[in-house]
Parts: sequence; structure tokens; C-alpha cells
Amino acid sequence: MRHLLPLRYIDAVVRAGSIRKAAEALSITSTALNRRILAMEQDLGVPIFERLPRGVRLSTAGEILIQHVRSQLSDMERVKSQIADLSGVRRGHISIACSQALMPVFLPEQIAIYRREHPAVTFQVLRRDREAAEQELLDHTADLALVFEPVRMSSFETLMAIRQPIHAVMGRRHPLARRDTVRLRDCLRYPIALPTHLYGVRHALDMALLHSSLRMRPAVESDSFEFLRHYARQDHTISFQIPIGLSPGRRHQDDVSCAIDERDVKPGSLYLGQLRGRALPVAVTRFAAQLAATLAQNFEEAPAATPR
Amino acid sequence: MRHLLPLRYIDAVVRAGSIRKAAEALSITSTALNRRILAMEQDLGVPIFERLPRGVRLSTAGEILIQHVRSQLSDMERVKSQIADLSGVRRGHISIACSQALMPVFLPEQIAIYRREHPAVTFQVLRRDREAAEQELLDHTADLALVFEPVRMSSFETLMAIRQPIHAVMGRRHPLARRDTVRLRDCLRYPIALPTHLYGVRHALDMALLHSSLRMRPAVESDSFEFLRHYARQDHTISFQIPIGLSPGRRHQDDVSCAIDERDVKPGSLYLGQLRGRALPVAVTRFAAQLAATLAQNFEEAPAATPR
DNA sequence: CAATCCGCTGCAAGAATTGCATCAGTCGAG
DNA sequence: CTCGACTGATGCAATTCTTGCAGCGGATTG
Repeated sequence: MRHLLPLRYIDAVVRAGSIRKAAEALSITSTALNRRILAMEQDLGVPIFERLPRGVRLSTAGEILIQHVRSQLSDMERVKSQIADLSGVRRGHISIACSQALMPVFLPEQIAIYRREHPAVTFQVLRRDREAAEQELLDHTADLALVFEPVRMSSFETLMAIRQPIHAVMGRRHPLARRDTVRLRDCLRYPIALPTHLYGVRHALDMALLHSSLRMRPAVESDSFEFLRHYARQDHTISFQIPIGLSPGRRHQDDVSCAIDERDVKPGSLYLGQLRGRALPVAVTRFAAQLAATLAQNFEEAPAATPR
Repeated sequence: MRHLLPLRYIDAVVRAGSIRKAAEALSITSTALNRRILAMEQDLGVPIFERLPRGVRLSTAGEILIQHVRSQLSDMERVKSQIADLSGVRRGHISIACSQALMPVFLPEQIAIYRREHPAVTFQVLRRDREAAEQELLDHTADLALVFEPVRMSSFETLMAIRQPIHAVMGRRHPLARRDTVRLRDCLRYPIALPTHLYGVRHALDMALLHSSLRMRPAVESDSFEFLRHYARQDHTISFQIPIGLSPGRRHQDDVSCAIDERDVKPGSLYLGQLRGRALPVAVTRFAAQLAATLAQNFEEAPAATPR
């Protein structure tokens, strides 16, 4: 679509922070790009960018414009995808920002299932903390967000939510490994490994201990659940995760999980959402529907997700 | 905004129904326009138009595209208006599709009030029956619709609704002229002048008589309320109107109005609405707010406007 | 103070768009 | 049936617009 080339150019400049860098990324000369920007500004009557010694930054008017630009760019994707859908072949690109708990089991499975039916659809999976995930919905980097305990700002539109109690994860020979559920105070008698504060699991634990005399003294802190799980396996340490991040057959593997009593730690919710009011490409809509169906089928649904 | 010239071209062709006619309207040659359309189609990979012997018509893909095109065009208006608003001057253009009851008193007054504060804002007022009004929201010809008893299709988003009982309008020397309210059966003893079925007032009367033995035998039928009112003045005939179409000082004028008993004719509602999900330019938003405030202040508010 | 990075501009070559004349097809009136 | 009027499409030449190169002036950094 030639006519939105200027829009792409603006977007590129915003992302690059300088005209020359953006020009390189677009593999055109800075001259051409510069003049297009100037032409746009003349057209609009006001400058889109503030000129700084080290590059450019959006002006107030530019801030308004870039919203429009990005929504138009992604809306054209939707249009193209809808038109392609007319001729039978579903094609398109789906970008998902999600919590890392989805990485090991859930998403690989779901994407594989979808792509088996629609091989022309490509995916991008971005591992993001809950705040960044919502930000990427806003600037149209991601089409969908799948996050545990999101901030849920006003532009987040919930498509689906399921309850996720916190589970304790430990090596199979850990003293607590045989239990079905454990109390939090039992866990805290052993060394624990925690995710950093950015993550919803940590947030849930923090909340649980807010009005309690119990305190957590994590032996290890990391922003990688992968690391935490592997570490726990070695050191008789307990780490924490939500069920969707655990494969069902885990009992046969090296580590074991059991739910923490809900009196101790209130279950959080995993949210599937999109940018409010945005019309998604068909491929995205269908994939979101598949996710929602799978979630509803395999996990308990969350009580009335109250939108703000 | 140069970059959406191609979009304007497509829109023009759709509206004109032929490339040559559209080219004339745009004051360019048909050659240029034709080639731009071809180029767009090549870009998109599918034809936007079906070629007919007498012109062109949108293909299925084109139907999808034109939605995007129109929303993009009007969204750019919003952006420009928001940017202009930054520098203090509110400018822009407001297009309203509305029932004719609004023409004599309400809208002229409201627009004058608004333009006194924002002279750079221009208006377009389209007199439309309720069905056409909503259609024009859809194709972005109108920003706002203000209609009595609209069809309210799913893409109509209600901003405000007020109750409007039906009034009988007659010459000051009419036998019923002294009453405060009248019964419908009393009216029907005199010759009556009715609007055509397209209009909400007629619809309300039709509904009222559906389960009644009373029948209307209109002496005159017209699609012009103006005509009906003037005619009634001469012939001892009764016509019908909603309060918002009557000036408050009417008692001192040539004709007189009195409410019809609500047991006989259920009051209808006047709806102010926009296209669902569309972000309106600042000027439009502000004007809509003014209308809503005035309506709420001067007229009884309608009971819970249930959206579909 | 020199090096570097930035946005901007004059000039010439290159690319894209436009307008004219014209073709092929369809329709409706006479 | 024929003729005229209308449609969209196309080859070619003139024009306009866009691009890239080289270089300027200014601000920041080390």
C-alpha cells in the first residue's frame, strides 16, 4: 500500500529518534526522508517533531498524530487480512505480548495447533512483563496481550479471564512434594526462589504477606522462571508458578507442583486482552477465539472480570 | 494531507459511481484517476471495483476497503481538529443529519450559540428521515444524528435521549385551542394533516391507533412539517409535532399547540447519536455536549435508553 | 578545540504522474 | 438494426515530483 508510505516513515522516525537513523533503517537517504517529513509538516501546518541537537522528538501535535498513524497502519493490516480471507486463504501476522509463564507449554502448543490449519499465518511472541505488554498494545506493537494480573489500564479490553491459583514448585524429593496443597507458612520454612517484583506471581505473594507476620527471605531472585525452576530442582528450594505454566505431566518429571492454599494466597487472574476499540485482523480474531476456548475448557473461568 | 489523496479518489469514485464522473468532480482527467485506481488495485492484489458498462461498482473487497477509507478520512479530520485545538483556536466542520422538527427553532439557536464562541467552526445541516440519517452516520457523511424515534441499528451510539410527547398543532381559533391537553379521539373529530410514514411523529400515531377502533383519515399528507403547519392554520385542520419543533412563545402566534394525552399516544424519544466507536473531532464533541446539556435542561430526559 | 552527529538545502539526474488522443465494449433510442 | 453516447483502458510525450550527492551551519561530547 503505497499511500501509507509516509505514515510508515513517520512511525520509523518516531521509533528511531532521528531522521538519519530512520532513513538507514528504511534504506533510503536521509535527504528523502527529511523532505517527506518537512512536506508532511507543511501539509499539517504545524511541526510534528521538535528538533534536538541529537535527533528529533515528537511535538504535542506529533503525539496526537502518531496515534492516528499507528492505528491506521494496523487497521490497514486488518483490511488486507479481511480481504485475503475472502479468497479462502487465511494469512496474516499475529503479535502477542505475554507473561513468561505462557512460554514453556501453553503458547507453543496453541500456536502449533493454529498453524496446522493456517500455515500462511506468522507469529511473533514477545515475552513482556505486565506493564510493558499493555504498552505494546497501545503502540500497536502487539495485537494481543496474555498476562497474569495485568495493570488493566483503561485502554485494555478484556477478551477472557481465568483464575490461576499460585502453585509451589519443587524438586520431586522435596519434603513437601507429596502434598496436594500446601500452606504458605510451610513453604516459607524452606529456602525460596522468587521472581522479581515486575511479575504477577511475585505481586500475589507480596499481597498475601502484606497483612501477615510471615516474611519472605528469598534465597534467589530472578526475572527468569526458567532459571528459578531449574535452580529449585537442585537446591531443595521452592519456587512459584501458575498452573498454565506447568505441563500436565509434570508429576513424571523432575519437579513437582502443588497448589498453595487459597486462604493464604488469593488466586490471581490471567487476562487475554486487546487494545480497546481496535478492530483486529481476522487471523488475530480467530486465534484469540481459539485461546479463549482452550482457556475456558481447561481452566476455571474467573469470576466477573470487572472492566474499569 | 497529500497522502490520503488516493483515498479521497476512491471515495469519490464510489460516490459518483463512475470514474469519469468522479474525475470531473475532482477536476482531474479521467486518465489520471483511472490509473490511480488501477495502481491501488495492483497494490492490494484484488480489484476494488467491478467494471460495469455504465460505470463501476464496489467489489466485495472494495466494500471492506471503503469502510476503512472513510474511517481513515474522518479520523484525519479529528486529528487535524485536535491539533488545531492545541493552538487555542477551535476550528473544524460539523455535519448533522436530523429530523425536520429541529429545523425551525432548536438547531438554528444552538448553532448560533456555538458559533458565537467558535466562529471558525462551520456547519452542515442535513434534513433527513430517520433511516437516511443513520445511513449517513455509517458512510461518514454526517458526524451527528438527531432524530425522533430512530431505527437505532447496532452501529448507532446514543449520546443522549429525551422524551417527546406528541402535540397537536392548530390555528388559534380552533375549537380545541384553549385546552392544555387533548384526547386523540377529540382531534380525530376534525380534519387532520399528517406527515408521511417516513417520519417518527406519524409512526407514533400509527402505533397508537394499531389497537384502537379509531382511524385517521388525513385531509392532507406531506413530508414537510412547515407546509402542514401553515396549512392547518388556514383550514381548521389539526397537525402534529413534537415540542422541540415548537417555539416556546407559540401561544402568542398564529397557531397553538397542546399535548395529546399520554394514554392515547405514547411519547416517543428524540435521540442524539453518533457512529458507534468513532472518535469525533473536538469541535463535534463539544457541540454534542452542548446539545446534550441543553436538551437535559429544557426537556424531560428519556427513561433508560436501552442500547441493543 | 577537534570530532561527531544532527537537520537542512542547492542542484542535477531519475522516476512517477499527467493529459491527449484513441480503442473496444455495452447500452438505449430511433 | 444502426447510431450515438457513454463506459473503462492504453500508448506516448510533456510535465511534475522525488531522490541522491555534496556540503552548510549548529550543538554536544570528549
